[in-house]
Amino acid sequence: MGMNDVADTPAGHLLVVDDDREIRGLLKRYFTREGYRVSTAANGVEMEQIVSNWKIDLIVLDLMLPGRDGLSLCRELRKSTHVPIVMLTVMGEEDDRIRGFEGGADDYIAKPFNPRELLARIRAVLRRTRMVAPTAERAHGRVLCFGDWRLDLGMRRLTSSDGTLVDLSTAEFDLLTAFAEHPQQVLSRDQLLDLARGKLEIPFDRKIDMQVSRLRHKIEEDPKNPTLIHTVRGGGYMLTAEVLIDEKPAA
Amino acid sequence: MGMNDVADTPAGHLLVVDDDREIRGLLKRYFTREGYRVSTAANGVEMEQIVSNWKIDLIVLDLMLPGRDGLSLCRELRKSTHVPIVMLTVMGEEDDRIRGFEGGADDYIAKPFNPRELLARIRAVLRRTRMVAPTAERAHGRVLCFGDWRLDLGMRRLTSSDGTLVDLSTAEFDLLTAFAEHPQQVLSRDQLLDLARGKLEIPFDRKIDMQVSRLRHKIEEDPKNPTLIHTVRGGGYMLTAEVLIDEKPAA
DNA sequence: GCTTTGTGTTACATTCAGTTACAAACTTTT
DNA sequence: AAAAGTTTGTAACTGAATGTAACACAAAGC
Repeated sequence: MGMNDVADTPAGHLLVVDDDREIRGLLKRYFTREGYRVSTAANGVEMEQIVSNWKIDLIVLDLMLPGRDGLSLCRELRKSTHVPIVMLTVMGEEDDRIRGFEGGADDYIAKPFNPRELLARIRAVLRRTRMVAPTAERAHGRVLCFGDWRLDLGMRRLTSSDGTLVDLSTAEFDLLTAFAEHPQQVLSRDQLLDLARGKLEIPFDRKIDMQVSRLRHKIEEDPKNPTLIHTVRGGGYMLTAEVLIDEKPAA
Repeated sequence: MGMNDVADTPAGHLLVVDDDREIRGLLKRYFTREGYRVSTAANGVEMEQIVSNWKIDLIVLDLMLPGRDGLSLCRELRKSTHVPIVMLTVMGEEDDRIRGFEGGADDYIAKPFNPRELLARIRAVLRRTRMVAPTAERAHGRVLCFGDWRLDLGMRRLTSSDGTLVDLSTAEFDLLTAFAEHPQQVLSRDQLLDLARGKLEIPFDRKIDMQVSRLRHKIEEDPKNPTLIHTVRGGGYMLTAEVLIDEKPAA
């Protein structure tokens, strides 16, 4: 899991700027495991050096830095580049939050933080800034066919090949869509959460399990022995079927 | 999954840079046995010579070198090439770890190290930097046939030639897939772990033995006298059967 | 033969996923 | 706006898959 998760392509190159060595180490390890390439810097000078040498996709910036504070750095970066920034601040300082956003940060999170949450926010920011809004992709009356099913993304309906309409809840539909758009690929719970919701969420670890279970009961012949959504222990879930794209809406 | 770490094509060309002759020898022997091509260098000058003459896939670089230290070498290499680098450092120097990463190393390991762990990390780095999706490759409705068995990689199912479906766990399936994709080849436990899991793992030495045992009980006629998965004492295991690839899914 | 090393296996521990049952949030109806 | 229904979230329980240890035995070396 994190799978690592998905060893695909590195998900992006992050830069962590914090003077606390432990935090740098922690984040580095965590994000690396999650498939990101990670560089770190302890202060503004190091940061600038790295930023000028690499194509950075996102910066995690601590508000409190020796010498130059994070806020002014953030403001300045904003002028020169378009690299999205996520701010880190100490707990409870409501003020900082506001100031962080004013400085042009794309998101903000307070220490002590949950790495999972930070990761979720980072994904969300990357998604926003890369403008691959999950909803935009799927918005085109496309119909995805797999197994016996036709999943109409425009109508947001699932029909069986014999024409029966199956009633899916929003969450179920989104989840199934996530699977259908990434067939034959192991998707971690984090990824699914991310793909299905498309917005920041601090999940109960097993939301997805539950959702998968519910979905299985609706689309699998025998939910106990699923043939469509396969579970990969320690990894996540995978839609095993081949998916065909049909541009015309279901009859 | 690396289709490339097969005996005929070397899994990659590694360069070990360390002034300690013993370490060079050890790593050279170990990695060569694991299917890698290995060059060694004792200092920065030798290293540069080799790097400019060969296509190197990964460099194992000691932090402590005579003359020029590894860290500055690492930083410099980073600017000129994209060769991934794994740093070696003496135990316990947290500082070094951080500096190693900041210098642009892709991974880091402390001496005295477990060669097995180093190998695992090297594989992980190669996988990351080559951007090969472990699952994506195998995802093509391919069916591998051997002995009486049909292993459907898309469906993730194992069926007997008479149509009986055998229930394999995820780990068992992955292991069998590893065998089927490298038939008639002795695979070390490390290789199997890597092929089957595709992610960094520092294993209990006998995970694989256990898994093989369990697998045998499911697919061998007489598990005590296996005909498919053969044990190579001191080496690992080997699938003796010939494997045919069938593009069509099982009926 | 006896020792050493490596493998097979049994038996148990641990981790992880599936599910039930209920609580909380959200919608719709009245 | 209260009530009823629906969907989603959480916890706790259960069983299955996998990891670990320990022991038995076989092969290789002496």
